[in-house]
Amino acid sequence: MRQHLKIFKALSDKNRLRIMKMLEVKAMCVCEITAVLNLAPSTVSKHLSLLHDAELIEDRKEGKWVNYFLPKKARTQEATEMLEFLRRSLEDNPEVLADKEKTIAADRMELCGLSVKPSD
Amino acid sequence: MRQHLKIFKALSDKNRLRIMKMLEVKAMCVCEITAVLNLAPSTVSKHLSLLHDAELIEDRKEGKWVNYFLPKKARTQEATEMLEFLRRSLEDNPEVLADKEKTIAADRMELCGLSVKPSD
DNA sequence: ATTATATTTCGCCAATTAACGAAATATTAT
DNA sequence: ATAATATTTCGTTAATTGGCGAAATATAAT
Repeated sequence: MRQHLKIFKALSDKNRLRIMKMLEVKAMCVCEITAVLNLAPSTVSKHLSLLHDAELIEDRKEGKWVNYFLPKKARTQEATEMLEFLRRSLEDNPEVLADKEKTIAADRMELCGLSVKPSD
Repeated sequence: MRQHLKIFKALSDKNRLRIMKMLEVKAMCVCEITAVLNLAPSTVSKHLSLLHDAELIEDRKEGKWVNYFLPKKARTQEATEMLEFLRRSLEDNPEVLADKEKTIAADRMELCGLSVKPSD
């Protein structure tokens, strides 16, 4: 029961639902997600940890960044089924589609690594 | 998106999840659900209206009582899939099983109609 | 008609939660 | 080593939510 509640709670927030759909496009670091959602990094980090607790996403540290991504195979049956449900959901939702466009364009080097001046 | 969020929010509360599983046993009135969950009638009524808004349950007024039940065929695709997911979920959960036992025993005539004195 | 019963609505309170910024942590670049 | 960058943790605040009881509504029973 606790695991089910975690899953439903994790998905009952609009921004977390948007994150789940964005991750269908590609693995993303916190700063890329932050750019698409227009939220503070700490807020996004919290959202990600809730999704992770529900076993709906995984993460792998890659140098300076932490990549978040959808599990190839979820660890629990509930999570597996929910991930399939989500994959089929909101396919034509305008907001989700707009997020996905931004996701494709989002590049951590431009967004985060500001070592290159904007005028370049 | 709004509909998906309604569904997830509706299911992200323990007592509402318990109601969904109880309704697998039979259609129930508010007073029967109240007896199983041990909550105030007004609280149960609120839970039911949230589940109803999410199109996860239906109701039919039958005289003095309002019967709540799982839709034979949900009106939206999301609701249909979620109802199937729920049906497969928590089948062996002890708390859910205990609720179902109480549900079988719950009888609105005994629970609500107190026209018969307890000593009878 | 009046009373009793079932449910819903409303207003309130306590607990939870989403958001932020600041500080802490970890890693890369100089 | 030092500075810069990415992320997380912590503390605070505003908004949401679950709970209750009282009052309102609707129906059945007398």
